[in-house]
Amino acid sequence: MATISDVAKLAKVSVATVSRFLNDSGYVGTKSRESIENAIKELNYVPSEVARSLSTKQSDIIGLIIPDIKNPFFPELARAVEDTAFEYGYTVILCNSDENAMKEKHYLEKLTKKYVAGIILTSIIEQENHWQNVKLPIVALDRPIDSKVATVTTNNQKGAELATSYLLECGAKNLLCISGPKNMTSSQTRIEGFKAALHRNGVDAHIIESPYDFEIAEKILYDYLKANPSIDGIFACSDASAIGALKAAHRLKLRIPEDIQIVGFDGIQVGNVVTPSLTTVAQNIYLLGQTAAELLIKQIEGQKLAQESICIDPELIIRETTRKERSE
Amino acid sequence: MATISDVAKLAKVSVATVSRFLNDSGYVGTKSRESIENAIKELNYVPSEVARSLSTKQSDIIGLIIPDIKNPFFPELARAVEDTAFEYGYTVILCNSDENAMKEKHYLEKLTKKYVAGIILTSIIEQENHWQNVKLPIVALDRPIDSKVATVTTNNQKGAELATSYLLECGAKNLLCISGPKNMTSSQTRIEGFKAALHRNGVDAHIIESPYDFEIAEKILYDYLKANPSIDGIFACSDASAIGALKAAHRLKLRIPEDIQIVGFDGIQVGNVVTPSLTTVAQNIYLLGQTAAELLIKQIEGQKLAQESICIDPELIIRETTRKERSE
DNA sequence: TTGAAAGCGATACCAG
DNA sequence: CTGGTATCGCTTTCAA
Repeated sequence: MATISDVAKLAKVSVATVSRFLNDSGYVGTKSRESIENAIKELNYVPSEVARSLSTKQSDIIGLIIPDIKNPFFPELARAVEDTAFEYGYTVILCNSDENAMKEKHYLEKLTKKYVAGIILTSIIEQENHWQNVKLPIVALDRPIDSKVATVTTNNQKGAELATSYLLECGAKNLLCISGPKNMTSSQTRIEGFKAALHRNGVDAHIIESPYDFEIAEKILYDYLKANPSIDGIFACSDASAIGALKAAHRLKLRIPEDIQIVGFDGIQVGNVVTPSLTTVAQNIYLLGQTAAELLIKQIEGQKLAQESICIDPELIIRETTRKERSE
Repeated sequence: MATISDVAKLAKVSVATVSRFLNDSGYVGTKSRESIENAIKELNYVPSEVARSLSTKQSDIIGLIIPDIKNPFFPELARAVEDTAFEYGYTVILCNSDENAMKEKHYLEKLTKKYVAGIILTSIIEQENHWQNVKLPIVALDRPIDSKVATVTTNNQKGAELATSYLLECGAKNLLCISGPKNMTSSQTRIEGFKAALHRNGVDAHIIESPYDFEIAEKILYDYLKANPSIDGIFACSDASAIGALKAAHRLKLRIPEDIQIVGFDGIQVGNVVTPSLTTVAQNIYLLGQTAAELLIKQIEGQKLAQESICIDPELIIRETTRKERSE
C-alpha cells in the first residue's frame, strides 16, 4: 500500500502539499497538482482513513444499535439509515443488542473506541443513563431515552387513536387491545391512545400483554379468544401480534373480518402478504430512519440542535381485516 | 479522552508497560499491574482502536456487502454474520450494493481505506475481477465470484431437484419453473436441477423468468397462468416469486394445492405466514452466514485455506401449497 | 521486568 | 505557493 510520502517522493513535492491537494485545503500550484495526480495514479494510492482519523479525531462511521435486524421492522429502518449515511459520505456499523443491556453497553463502548462520529440507538435502556458518559452525538430512534438526547419517534398516541376509532366506526363493539412488553414506552403510549379513543366513545375494553412475536401471540390469543368469544375487534400494538391474532382466529374458525376485525401497528411488509391482508397503522419506517440519520449528521457536522425531537405521523392503511360499514 | 500516556503518567510507569499490560504481551510486574489498573479506572481510560489500527495495520472490522437488507433473505444472514463476528470480537459494517456494480466498487474501496480486516460479499459482479486488486481476505457468500476466493453457497442443484421431484411425486403433471434473473448463477443452477429432475422422469416443462420480487412476479404469473390453464405445478426459484405465484393463482380463483401446487426456494419467514403456507426448499440461511464469517475470520487470523469452498445442503419444508398424494 | 524511542500515515501550524 | 515538522495514540523492538 502506497502512502502519502511515497506519493510526495514520486511527485517531488512535500507531504504537506500532497495533503493539501487531497483535502482541497490551501494552495497547490498547477505543476504540483499535476505531478501529484500522476503519482497517485501510478502508485494506485488510496489514503488511509485510519491515519486520518487518528490525526483529526474524527471519522465517517456511524454506529447503529438496534435490537435485532431479523425483526421485520428493522431492515427497512437500517436501510434508510444506510442510504442517508451513504448520501452524506458516511458508513454504518450494525449492532444487534438483542434487547440486552449488557450487549448494548458493550457496543456503546466498542463504538466509542473506534471514534465513530455518532450513534443512532434504539435502546432497551430507557431509564438508566449510561449514555451520559458517551460524549458522542446520539439520536434515539423509536424509543426516547433522555430528554437531552435528540429523538425520532412515531406519534404512537395518535396512531392508536386512529386505529381504535376506525375499529369502532366499523362496528366493533367488544374491543381487545394486545399490548407489547410493559417496559416499552411506545407500547404504553399506544395503550394510552387506545384508552383515549374508547373513552371518547364510552366503550370499555380488555387489554392483554404479549411480546412482539407472532408465534407467542398466536398461542396467547388462541386461549384468550376461546375464553372470550364475545370479542369482535382487536387492536394490536404490533403487526407481529396482529398476525398472531389472525392465525389464532383462523384456528378458531372465526371469520375475518365478519366475526372479528383486526388492526395492527407498524406497517411491516408481511402484513400485506398475509391472508386476509392486514389493516394496520403504518409507521413511516423509512422516513424514521432517514430523519434520524439526518439529525445525527447535522449534530456531527456541528449544528447544535438543542434537544430537537421529531415525531412522525403514522398512517392508517385499510386492508382486509376490517370491514367498513359506517356502524349503520 | 484519556490516552495511554496519561495512564502511564498516573501509574508512574512507561507507556510501553501499559501497552504490554493492555495486550497481555510481555512481562508486567505485579506492582505495575496494580497501579495501571487503578489509573485506568480513575481516568476512565478506553484505548483507541484507531491508533492501534494505525500501528498494527489491522482492525477488527468486517465489511459485509449485500444487495439489500430489505430483501427478506438478508436480515437473517446479516444477523448470523454479526453474531459470529461478535463472538470472535469483530464488528461489522453493513453495505447495501443494490445489485449495482458501481456501488459495490465504491464500498470495496471505502472498506479498503478503513483497513477492514476482511470482507464478506454477495456480489453482483460474477464475471469481472475487480476484487483481484483487493488484497484483503474475502469470502463470497451465496454467489461465487472467483475460483480463488473462498465461497459459501447452498447446494442449489440438489435443492431444485428435491423440489421438482417432490412436485412430481405429489401428482403434478404440467410443470412451470419460475427462474430468477439470467445473470444469477444460483438461479441458473436451480434451473439445471429442475431440468435434471424432469429428465429423469421424462416430463417436459415451461420456464419463465421473473425478478425476485413478489409484486412483479404476481403480474407476470397472472398473465401466464391465465394463458396456460393446464399448469398444475410450479417450482419457483425464490420464495418471493412463489408468493407472487400464489397471489396470482388466488386472483384466478385457482385452488391451492388442489388445482395448482407451488414449491418455493429460500425458506424466508414470510413463507410460513402466508395462506396457505408455502412448501419450500429452505436454505440454511443462518448457517450460511455463520460459515462465511468463520471462514473469513480464519483467513484473517492467518490460516490459509486455499480456495476452500463450502456448499450447504438445503432442506425441503413441506407445508400447505403441495398435496402429498403418492401420485395416485 | 521495564523504558526510550522509532514508527504507523495522515493533518496542520509555521516559516520561508 | 511550498516544505519542515510536531502531533494524534498506540505498538514494538532493543537495551538496560
